[in-house]
Amino acid sequence: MSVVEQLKEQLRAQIQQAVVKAELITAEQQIEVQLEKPKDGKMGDFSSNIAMQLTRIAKRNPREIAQIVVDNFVSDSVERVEIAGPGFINFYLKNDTLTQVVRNIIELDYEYGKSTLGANNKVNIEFVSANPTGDLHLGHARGAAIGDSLGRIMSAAGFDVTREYYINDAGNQINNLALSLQARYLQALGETVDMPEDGYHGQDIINIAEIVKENHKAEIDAAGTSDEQLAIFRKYGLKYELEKICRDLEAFGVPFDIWSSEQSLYDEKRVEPAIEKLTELGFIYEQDGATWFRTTDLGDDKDRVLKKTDGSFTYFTPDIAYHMLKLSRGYDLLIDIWGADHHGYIPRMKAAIQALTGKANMLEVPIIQMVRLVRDGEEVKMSKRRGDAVTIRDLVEMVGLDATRYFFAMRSADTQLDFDLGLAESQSSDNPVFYAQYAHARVSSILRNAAEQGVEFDAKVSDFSTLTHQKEINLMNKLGEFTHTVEVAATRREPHKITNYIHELASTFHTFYNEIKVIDKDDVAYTQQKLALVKAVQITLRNALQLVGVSAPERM
RNA sequence: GUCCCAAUAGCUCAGCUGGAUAGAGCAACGGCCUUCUAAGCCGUCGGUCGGGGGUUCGAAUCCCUCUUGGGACGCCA
Repeated sequence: MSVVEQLKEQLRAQIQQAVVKAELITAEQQIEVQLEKPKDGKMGDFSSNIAMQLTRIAKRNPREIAQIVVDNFVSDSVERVEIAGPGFINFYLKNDTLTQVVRNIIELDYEYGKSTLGANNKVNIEFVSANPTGDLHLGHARGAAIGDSLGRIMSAAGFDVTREYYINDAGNQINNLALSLQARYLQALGETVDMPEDGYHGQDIINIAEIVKENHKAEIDAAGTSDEQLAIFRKYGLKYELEKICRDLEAFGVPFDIWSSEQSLYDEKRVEPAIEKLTELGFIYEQDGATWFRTTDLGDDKDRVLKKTDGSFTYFTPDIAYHMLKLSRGYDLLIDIWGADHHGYIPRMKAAIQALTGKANMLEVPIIQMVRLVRDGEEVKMSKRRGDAVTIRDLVEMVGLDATRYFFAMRSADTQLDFDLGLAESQSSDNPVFYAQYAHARVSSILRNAAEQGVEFDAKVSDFSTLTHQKEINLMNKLGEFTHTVEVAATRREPHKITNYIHELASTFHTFYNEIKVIDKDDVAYTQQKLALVKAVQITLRNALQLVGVSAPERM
């Protein structure tokens, strides 16, 4: 627990004691004491609305109650207390209480921001999971950025996170892939053939056809029947598509722990047992020659077919088997991050998980809303089939890795996003990521200059009593919020809380920088205190940027 | 028709699960570099928080309803 968290706990207890001592409530009664960080530093370092909460119980007006609480409040961490507005109690910390933050951050260094909130609970986050039939495009990039950031944030908050990619390598779309590749292959050999009706027209298939022609022509020529040939196209289409996806995600800073294959669920005979398991549990019935899952018992709006009249399975069935496999690994929570176009699928998947585990909240499905591509205010229609989608590689090439990652992380996932290509191409330096990185570069520059001038940062400095300027106090307060921010972002599964924080911290620092000169060779003692504060900013900014997969440059 | 998401400054978005005067960025205008990085800072302009009800000390936030935009509703994957 960081010093700030300890301090908040302590203050809450002291407020509770004051309330009891004032006989506003009895010692047995529990009241949840809320402590917030006021947005304006002038309103104290912490603020409580306890007096307003007590109006109903105490039946007096809030300012009166606040006064009674203040009269009974005792704490040696607090310099002074004020009553403000409708009845807020604002607490102003003693200087040496607040400055502990700086020492704490420097000690923790890379560990600062981490907490034990997640109690090592095992969480599986499945995301991206794009079909291996083409390039990753804008929507996948958004899902990748958010899923990866969420994974990093939840890890920092003390969850034991596994990141997983589900490869849909068993459906009709793979037959289309094979047919498309075959057509491109024959075209590469100079033959005139049409692309299949539902084929994939992306450039990537043309490239793969070229590779197949170079390396595997003999194998294809050796195949006797066209079915055998098609199987070869299927094999290499999948192989090269997957390798490309893997490379692109890695270049995007998004690693996965586990790659699961839909086909392997069939190969390992895991699909039929899923139905058997649900049959045992009493959720299965036969009707019209098909096998049905009574998901309506568990909140879905209609029952779902698992096995079609032709004996084959729907997409849902191996997906249930897949989730059974995940559950068998012993997770406490499954998170599937899906695109908005899959949201109708959520109730049946949740029903399946509930049937299997008896727990309704075992599976969470955050939805990533659509990304629309816009140029000069006009929507640009994209289609994976036509192959004119903007890929994750195009994106990184146009706006840069850090800017892309930051841009996606900073938007709440559940709002539709317009990605303005014109803006990305022409004004990439306007991206807010540079604002944050610039703060880090400035910080680094100060520390470099100080070292050159012989007043370098000293980790052993422990007296910070001169850090009393309002800008310094604001900065220490902002630094102290980091751990709690990470916890909130993790709990609410909202990575954009982190970018909001980064922006606030950068802003607080820039303001500090413009008002206070850090290096002053005529006052070495104060300079070293400020250097420690600056060092704490560097650590916190770097740790925060890391949570959204963005680099923290030393120079810009 | 049913369900999901959204509606906040001219534009793009925050708003910490009910709190103090609703905030940033971009755009517009005016200041700040002989001093640690001006990709920065300070100030001005800009709002009936889509409309209407309700809940209470207090609502952008919670509930109901209407309007508008986007998406989803297959024995496709």
